[in-house]
Amino acid sequence: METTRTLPRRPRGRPARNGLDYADTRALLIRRGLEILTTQGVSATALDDVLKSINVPKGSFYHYFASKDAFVAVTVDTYAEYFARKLKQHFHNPLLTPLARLAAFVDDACHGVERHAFKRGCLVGNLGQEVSALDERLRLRLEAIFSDWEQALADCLSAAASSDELATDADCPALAHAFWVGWEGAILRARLSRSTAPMRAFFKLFLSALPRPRAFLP
Amino acid sequence: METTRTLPRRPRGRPARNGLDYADTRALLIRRGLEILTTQGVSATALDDVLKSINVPKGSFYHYFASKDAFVAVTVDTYAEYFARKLKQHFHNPLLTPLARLAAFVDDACHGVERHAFKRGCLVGNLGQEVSALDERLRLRLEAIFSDWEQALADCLSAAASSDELATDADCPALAHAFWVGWEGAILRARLSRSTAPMRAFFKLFLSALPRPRAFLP
DNA sequence: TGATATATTAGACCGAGCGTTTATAAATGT
DNA sequence: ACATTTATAAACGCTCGGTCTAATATATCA
Repeated sequence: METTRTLPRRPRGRPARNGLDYADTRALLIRRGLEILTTQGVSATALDDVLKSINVPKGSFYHYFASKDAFVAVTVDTYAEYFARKLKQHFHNPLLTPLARLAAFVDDACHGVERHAFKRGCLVGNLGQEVSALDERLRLRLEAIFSDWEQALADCLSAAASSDELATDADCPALAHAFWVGWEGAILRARLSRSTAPMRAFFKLFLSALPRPRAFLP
Repeated sequence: METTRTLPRRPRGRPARNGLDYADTRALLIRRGLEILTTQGVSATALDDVLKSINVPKGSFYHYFASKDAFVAVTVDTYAEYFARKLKQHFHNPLLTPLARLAAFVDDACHGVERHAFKRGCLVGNLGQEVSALDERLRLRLEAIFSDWEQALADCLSAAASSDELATDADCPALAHAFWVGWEGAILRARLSRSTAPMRAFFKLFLSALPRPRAFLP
């Protein structure tokens, strides 16, 4: 960002109707798009659903994005970045043990779903369910995002093994994989039943499955 | 159904183009609709996708069904009935122990997903993901179907507890609930990654979480 | 045999909605 | 005044779910 200019100079060209500049309008589109796509997915979302809600004309949309698909891809990347930061904050919280970090993440997720009245899910899971309508690049992108999340949790579980919260021979990558597999189902059921009970039930199952450190051998 | 007639009598009225009678055409619509909705969901499926694939004219469709939503509701009920029978077959298989019955179901599901080249998921899970676009009755119907599946599995797990495969104090309803919660995520990930690995990974986690009978106490 | 009843089809049509394209408006720079 | 840049308005062509009712193809009746 240009910080040496003392006054913002009015750029050439027609001003935006909403008074924002290019970057601000584009960011607004992405944020609102994220919200709506997380709620209702791609096929059930028309561009007008996004545009009308933030007063951006249809013609403007194509000024910022080549197509609806391009827009969806950008929102997925933005969501991935946001979620990666959230996972890092949780899984690297020095105030909590590794397993308590995971529990805090689950708690935070439950509150998040409740806060949105169980209307929002996980963008990646939602789009994953529409896999038949996605192009190959987006399918691969979703897979890569899940892999990133699994890696982040595997690292956290490795820390748990190192600090005697888990057995030292725990298969952390496999456990992390299984967590995210089941977690997407938990989010789906939470939205369907309008309750965090499925999320908590799944987490309880996950904890039960964790290999704990062995007690002293006789 | 009229069983006293010895021969099917050709009713008055124009015969169907495909040579089938009313019940056959309606059943064909439902079966094909099931296949397509399990593959791509509701919002991404046009009526013509179903109709053209089985050579049934649009006018005919509205002869059998009041609307697209009515059609979807019927396919959901049909799927639920089919799946309930499948669960009963698996969970009441006298040749296997209760836990082996669940393993056989998982195996069968893995083969099913592979057989359809990972294009088909679970109709209930697919529609569950489109919850924002569903009417309330359908949402409740999906919840009821999941409850039925949980009950079926809870009964199987109770049998496992009775036959010493599980601890006698195992919370079978809670375990069954957690299984179906995670299983829907497993199906989603299997379709996304085109692999049964997530299904098997989730099942492995589930088995690890099961409370086993205690060994002799010292 | 012709009239009538019944069941299904034809498949264009409807109005609305969809994503995308094109023409235009509103601004600044020269 | 014209060129260029930036944003928007409107049009475009297509798809969508649903409607319509005459047409059609059969069986039954008188």
